[in-house]
Amino acid sequence: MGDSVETQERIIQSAIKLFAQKGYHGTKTIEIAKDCGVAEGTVFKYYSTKMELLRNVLSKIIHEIIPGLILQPEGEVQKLVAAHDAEAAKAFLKAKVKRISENFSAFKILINELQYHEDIKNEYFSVLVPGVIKMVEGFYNAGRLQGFFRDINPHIAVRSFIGAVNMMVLDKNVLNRDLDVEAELEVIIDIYLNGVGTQAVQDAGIVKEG
Amino acid sequence: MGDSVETQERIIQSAIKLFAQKGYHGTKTIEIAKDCGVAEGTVFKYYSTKMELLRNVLSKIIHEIIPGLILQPEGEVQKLVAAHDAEAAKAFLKAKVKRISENFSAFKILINELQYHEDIKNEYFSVLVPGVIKMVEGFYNAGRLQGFFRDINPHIAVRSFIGAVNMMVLDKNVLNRDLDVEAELEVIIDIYLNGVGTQAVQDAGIVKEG
Amino acid sequence: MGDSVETQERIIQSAIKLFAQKGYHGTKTIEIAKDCGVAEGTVFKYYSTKMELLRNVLSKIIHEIIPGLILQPEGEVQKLVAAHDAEAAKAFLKAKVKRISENFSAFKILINELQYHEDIKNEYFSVLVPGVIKMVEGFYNAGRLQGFFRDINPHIAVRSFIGAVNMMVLDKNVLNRDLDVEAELEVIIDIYLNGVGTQAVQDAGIVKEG
Amino acid sequence: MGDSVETQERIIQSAIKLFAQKGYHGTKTIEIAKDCGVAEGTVFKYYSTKMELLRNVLSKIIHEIIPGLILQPEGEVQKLVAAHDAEAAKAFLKAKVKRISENFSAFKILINELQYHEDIKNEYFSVLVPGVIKMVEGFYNAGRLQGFFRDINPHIAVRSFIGAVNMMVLDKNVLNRDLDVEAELEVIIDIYLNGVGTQAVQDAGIVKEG
DNA sequence: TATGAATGAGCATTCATTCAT
DNA sequence: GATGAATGAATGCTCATTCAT
Repeated sequence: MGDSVETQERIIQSAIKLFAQKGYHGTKTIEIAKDCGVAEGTVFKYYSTKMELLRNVLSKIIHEIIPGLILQPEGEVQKLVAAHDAEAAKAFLKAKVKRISENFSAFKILINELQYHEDIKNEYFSVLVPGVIKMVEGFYNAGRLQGFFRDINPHIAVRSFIGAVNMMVLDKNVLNRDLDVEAELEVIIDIYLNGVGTQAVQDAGIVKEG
Repeated sequence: MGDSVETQERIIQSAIKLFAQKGYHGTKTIEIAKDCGVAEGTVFKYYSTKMELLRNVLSKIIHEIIPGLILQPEGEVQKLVAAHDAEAAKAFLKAKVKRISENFSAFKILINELQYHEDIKNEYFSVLVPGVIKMVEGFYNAGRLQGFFRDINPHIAVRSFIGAVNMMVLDKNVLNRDLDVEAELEVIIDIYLNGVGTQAVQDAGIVKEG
Repeated sequence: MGDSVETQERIIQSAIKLFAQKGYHGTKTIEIAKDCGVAEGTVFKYYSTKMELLRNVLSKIIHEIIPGLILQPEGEVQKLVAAHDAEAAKAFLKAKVKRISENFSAFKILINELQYHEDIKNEYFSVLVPGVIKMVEGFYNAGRLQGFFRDINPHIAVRSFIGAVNMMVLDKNVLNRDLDVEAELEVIIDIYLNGVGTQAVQDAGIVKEG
Repeated sequence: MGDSVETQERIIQSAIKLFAQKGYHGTKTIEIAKDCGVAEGTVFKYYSTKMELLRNVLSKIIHEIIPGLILQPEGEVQKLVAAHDAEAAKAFLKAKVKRISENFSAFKILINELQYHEDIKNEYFSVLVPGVIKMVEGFYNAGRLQGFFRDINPHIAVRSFIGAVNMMVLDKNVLNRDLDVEAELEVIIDIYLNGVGTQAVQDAGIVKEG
C-alpha cells in the first residue's frame, strides 16, 4: 500500500512528530512504527539504526524544512529592502515568524538533539547557521546601505532581533502563553528599531547619525 | 567518610554536571556514582529513582541556583535605578550575565528536561518564572518612572532584552563561539536602548516622548 | 518456531513448574526463560512484570487447572448419587484424589502465593472457593436426601472430609512419605462414614437415626 | 537499653511476626530492625545472615513455640483417657485448638518456609513431626485400649482428625471466615467419632466391633 | 518488501551485608 | 555493643535490533 518512498516519508514524519514531543531517547521505535502504521521491522528496513533515523530527520530539518521556513528565493529580500515599504517588510516578517511558530517542532528537535551529538552538530550546523546568518546579515547590510539601519556589527544586530523574537515564540510555545504573535511582533519591531530608551537617554548615549 | 548530607550534595552536583553534559537519558546512574566517588547503591539510598534525582536537581536549580544567579537582595535594583548611574547599571548587568554564562549548566538542564515533564514544568516553572519576571519588570517600571524607559508593555520590553542576551549566551555556550561577553553586552545594551533604526527611520516611526 | 500463543503457554507452564518448586521470590525470570527455551526478554513481551506473570499463573490455576481437576460436568455427581453404587462412588473419588495428588503444583502455588497478595486472593478466591463448595455441598445434600448422610451442617461435613484427604495428600507430597493413595483413601472414607468411635461411644453419643 | 539477650529475643519476635505476615523473601532485614527498634546492623550482630535468622526462628518455633502449644506434660494425656470423661477431653481439645488458632503465625512460617529449604526441613521436621505423631498416636492407642476407638491405623486415624481441624483453622485464618471455633469443633468431633453415614450405610459397611 | 516474534545487551533498582565510628 | 552510611552483587525490566517467514 503506497510505494516505499512514501513509507520512508511517513516514517520520517512520525519521527519528527514524536522526537519533538518526547525527545529522541524518550521515543521508542515501536511508537514511531505504530504512529505511521508500519511494523517495527519496517522502520529498520529504511533506517538501519534509530540514530540513523535521527540523522535523516535532522538532515531533512536542516536541508528542507528550516530552509523552507526561513530562506527566501534569491533577490526577494533585496527587493523588499529596495521597495522602501516598511509595512510590506513588517507583513513579510510577521508571516515568516508566524509560520516558524506554527512549525516549531523542527526547531525543537534541532535545539535539543544537536547538544548531545557533537558530530551531527558539526556536520549540519555548519550548513544551516552560516546560510541563515548570511541571509539575515545580508538583509541587515542591505538595509544599512539604504540608510535604514545604524552601523552596528550585523551579527550582533541580527542575533539580538532573532533572540527577542525567539523568546516570544518560546513564551508562546513552551510556556503556553496565549499570545497574539502579530501584535507582539509589532512591539518587538518597534523596540528593535527605536530602542527602549527615552530621548534623554538617547541623547546622553551614542549619537545615532551625525 | 563525610556525613550523609555531604554525600547527598556530591551526588546532586555530579548529577547536575552530567545531566547538563549528556542529558538525563544519556547519563547512567553508575556514571553519576563514579563521578562523585560513591557506589551505585548509595545514589539510590538518597534518591529512590533516577527520576527522583532529576526532580531534586531541578528543585535545587530552581529554588537555589538560579535565584542565586539572578535574583537580587530587596532594594538593590531600586538603588541602582535611583543612582542615575548608567555605568554602574551596565557593570552590574555585565557581572550578572557573565555569572549566568559561566554557570550555564543549570539553565541547560532546566530548558532541556522541563520540556518532557509537564508535571515538573508546572510545579517549578510556576515558581521561578513569575519571580524573575516580577524582578525585571519591576526594574523596567522603576526606570520608566525615572524617565529612562519608554512606556512600552514591560513584559515584552524585558523579554526582548533577555532574548537578545540569551541568544548571545547560546551563541557562546552552544555554538561554542569565542565571544567577549562584556563587549557583546555593550552593543546589545546600545541596541536595546537606542534601537537599530536611524534617525530617519525613527522620525518616521513612533514618537518617543511627546 | 511455533506461534506466539504457544510461546506464551510454554512460559506459563515453566512458571507453574518453577513457582511450585522454588516459590515466586525464589524463582528468577531468567530461570523461567531458560526452562522453556526462550530469551528473558520474551517472557516480558508477554507478561510485562514478574508479578503480572504470577497473576496469569494464578488465573490459569483457578479458572482452568483446578476446575479441570475438581469440578464435574453438570449432573454427573447427581447420577453417581442416584446410582446407589458405593463402589462406583469410591472409585470416582479415588480417581479424583489421585489426579489432584499428581497435579499438586497448582495447589501449592495457590496456597503459597495467595497469602501475600490480598488483592489477588480476593479477586480469585472468590471465584474458586464458592464453586467448589457449591459442588461438594451439593453432593453432600444429594446424599443426605437419599438417606446416606446424616443431617449435619454440610459445610463442616464436607470441609472435614476434604481436610482429612488434604492432610493425606500433604503427607505424601510435602513430607514425601511413600503412601498408597487408594489404600489410604479406603481408610479415610471408612472413618468419614463410620467415625472412629466404637459402638459404645456412639451409643453414648448422638443417636444416628431412630 | 535492655541487655543483649533481650535484644536478641526482640529481633526473633519481630522476625516471626513479619515472616508470618509477608513471608521470608517478602520481609526486608531493615523492616525487622525497625519493627523492634534497633539498627539494621544490630540484627547482623546477632544473626550473621538473614538465613541464619530464619533458622533461629524455625528452631524456636519447633523446639519451643509449637511444643508449648501442642505437647502435654508427661502423663496428662493418659490421665485424661483414664478419666473416661468425654466432656473433659473435649474441653481439653477445644482449649488446645483455640490456642493453636490464636497462635497461627508459628505454623504459617513453618508450613511456608520448610518447603523451600530441604536441609532445614530434614533437620527440624524430623524432630517435630515424630514427637507430635507419637503423642497423638499414643493418645489414640490409649483410647483404643480403653475401648473408645476402633482398631484403625492410628496414623491415618489421627491425621484425619488433625486434617479436619486444620481445615477449619485455615477456613478461619486464611479465608478469614468468622467461625466459632468451639462450636465447629463440637461438630467435627461428632463427625470424627460417629461418622457421617447413616445407620443404613454403616450396617452395609464395615462392622465396628464384632 | 513487510512483518512481528524473538533476542540479549544494557540499565535501573533492590537489599543483604560490611565496617568505621 | 550499637549504629547507619556505604557497598555492590544480583535481578527485574527495557528496547533497539535481528531474522525467519
